[in-house]
Amino acid sequence: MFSIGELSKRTKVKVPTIRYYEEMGLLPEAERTAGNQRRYDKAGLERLSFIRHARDLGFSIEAISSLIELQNHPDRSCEAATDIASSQLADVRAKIKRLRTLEKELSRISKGCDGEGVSEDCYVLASLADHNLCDHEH
Amino acid sequence: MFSIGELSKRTKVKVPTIRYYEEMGLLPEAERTAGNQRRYDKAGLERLSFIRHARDLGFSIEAISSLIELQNHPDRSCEAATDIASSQLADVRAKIKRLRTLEKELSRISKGCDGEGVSEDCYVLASLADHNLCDHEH
DNA sequence: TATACAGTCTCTAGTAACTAGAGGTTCAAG
DNA sequence: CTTGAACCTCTAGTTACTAGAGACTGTATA
Repeated sequence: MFSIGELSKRTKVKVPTIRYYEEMGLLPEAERTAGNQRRYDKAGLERLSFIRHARDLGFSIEAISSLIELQNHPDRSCEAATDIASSQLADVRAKIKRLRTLEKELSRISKGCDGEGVSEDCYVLASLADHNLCDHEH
Repeated sequence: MFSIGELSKRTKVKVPTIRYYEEMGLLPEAERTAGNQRRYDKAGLERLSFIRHARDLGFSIEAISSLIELQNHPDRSCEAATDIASSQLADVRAKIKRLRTLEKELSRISKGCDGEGVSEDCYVLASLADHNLCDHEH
């Protein structure tokens, strides 16, 4: 049995965040000492590691709740879990695509002022003001 | 002179968002009719288009404030604006990098349950529970 | 000119996923 | 037994909006 601070150290999840997860129902209510402090065991550690890892991968709290829900009902859980993971993957791919477009435009914009040439007016500001300077939509 | 709804239609920025931008100081306080309704002109339209475009590119409200500030003090504005754009670019690139890592792991995870083989336990859940299944850090 | 009704106004509260701080209590080491 | 770090709850703040209540305005039509 260890304290919330200990759990925090081991999982790299901040103390207030752990309490927040408990409040959100991601973690079961922790056992308490006589003095009302939370105590955790190995199961708690594993559960929080699971959550941490899923959060790192960008799963929302809601998605993680569903995954935990599935763990408790192992029938058909694999398909449903795969669905959640796939949709997360689609999400990530969409974000990457969008960011690549932005990257192109931003690198074009911020190259504008480098060196000589375009210094009459600020190219950055002009680019942002006039969308026609883009070669694509958004 | 046109109404906030008209401005909204032309810029694709929602009405409450326009009011929000005004409150945040991104837009100057709009002129009002006798009946207290906002009225805009071409300048307002351009300013909001600028903001919209910058937001689309992922600039924060704060960064946009700085850019607007710079427009009002054209001395040295170009360098400072380029700095803001470059840092935005660095940000975008970092995000892309991170997302690529996630993409790899997620695609590995969600492939797990496809077809035959690993169906004893759910591979998705196992992967999330056990970080050792990853071949990288995060 | 009267009326209907879409559009507008302000204000408050809610969203996601935390983070920070106040003010008070408990645990463990010396 | 005393100290002080760690813990407790509660409230409020963060970002960039979005939603809703309840009241007022502007304009098109009869």
